[in-house]
Amino acid sequence: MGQKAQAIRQRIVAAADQLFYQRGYEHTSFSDIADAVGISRGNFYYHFKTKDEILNAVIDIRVDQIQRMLDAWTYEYSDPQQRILLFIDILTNNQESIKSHGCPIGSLCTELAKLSHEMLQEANVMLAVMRDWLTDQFRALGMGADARKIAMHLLARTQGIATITNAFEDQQFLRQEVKRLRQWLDEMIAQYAN
Amino acid sequence: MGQKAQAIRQRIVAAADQLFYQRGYEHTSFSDIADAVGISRGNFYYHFKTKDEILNAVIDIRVDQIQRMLDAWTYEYSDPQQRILLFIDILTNNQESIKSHGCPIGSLCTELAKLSHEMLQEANVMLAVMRDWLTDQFRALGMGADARKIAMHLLARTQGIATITNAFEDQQFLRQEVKRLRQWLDEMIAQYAN
DNA sequence: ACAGAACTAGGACAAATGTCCTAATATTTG
DNA sequence: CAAATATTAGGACATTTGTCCTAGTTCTGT
Repeated sequence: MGQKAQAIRQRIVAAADQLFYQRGYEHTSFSDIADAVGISRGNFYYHFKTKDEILNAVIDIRVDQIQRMLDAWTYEYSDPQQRILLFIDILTNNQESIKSHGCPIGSLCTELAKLSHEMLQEANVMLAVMRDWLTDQFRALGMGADARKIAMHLLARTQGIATITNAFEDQQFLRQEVKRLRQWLDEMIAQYAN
Repeated sequence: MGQKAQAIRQRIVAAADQLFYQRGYEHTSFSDIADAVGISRGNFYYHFKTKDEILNAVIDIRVDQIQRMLDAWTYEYSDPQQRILLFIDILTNNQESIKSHGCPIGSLCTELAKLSHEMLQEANVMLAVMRDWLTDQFRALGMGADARKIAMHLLARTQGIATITNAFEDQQFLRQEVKRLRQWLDEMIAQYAN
């Protein structure tokens, strides 16, 4: 595979990434992606043999993007609380798209579970990466053995907020829950500070 | 429409209800439902003209079932806290299916949002019915103007738990979060008891 | 300039989909 | 019993799907 194919491949994955988020995996066809990229449908086969292969590539770059984002936060901020607040702010920063399409990660996992698709195992790595990073932060805040459970709790809270915001198409709810989440974090930290 | 058609119609809706939950709406075909009911695919048209019509019927009976369940709880128990605990216990009582297929309500709303399906508006009535009932309970516990927001919060918590339980296929997580939810309810009530 | 590799367009293919028609069979009603 | 109505099975229909092939074009290194 030469440079050109590499570039096309990236454009395909980027287009698929967006379309899978907006329309769902199954509801996005080869034609949709080919149209978005501007290549013929037949030519698709040269770059990706199967639809699953595209899904795999999309999940891979998503995991990579998440990991890089978290690494950057770890590098730029030293205060764990500050870092967790950045995580919570993902919701606020993406409230429009969450309202329209939910959480890109959670909704993909939900769909793959319905399809009994084996790649759910790869998809939930996206969540696992965040869980582990959050666990580190909570541990640094002195929550020791509870850190992982608290991280999972926060993960679930964000998923719930995204689902309800999406179902009711209500950004106002998202903002109100983010406030609650911030308050919860404060209380949690205070509680473990003793 | 005679009695026989009425009965078949109910069986179709029941089968569609289950299949939509297990496989998702779009991923369930006319054939799937027809096979499950034991009628020919062509005959389907006599009972339902379009797929949307089946979806509508499924949502209707789900709303009805939810409403009847909540009414029964209101009738059988007088303590609002007890009633809310019954709501929370939905999670525990359905942990196997939630692990495999998520929340039937939340996952349907998520799918319909992806399909840009107008019937999302009807689907989220399922959530709205629970929200309103929960609001009544929290109000009865003295939470006044906050009752509705607290009800929405609980709704989101359950959705998040279902999504994560499903994504990680982890019932253990569900149980641990239910405990947290019970504890939260206790604290909430204590807080407003003053 | 030229050979080989990289890349592309267009369409073929079977399978599945939602929708719809029709002719036949049950069931109800007068 | 007979006529009208309700219900059914089977298949037609066009469309879309993922997959795959082939013949052509563009690029790259020599």
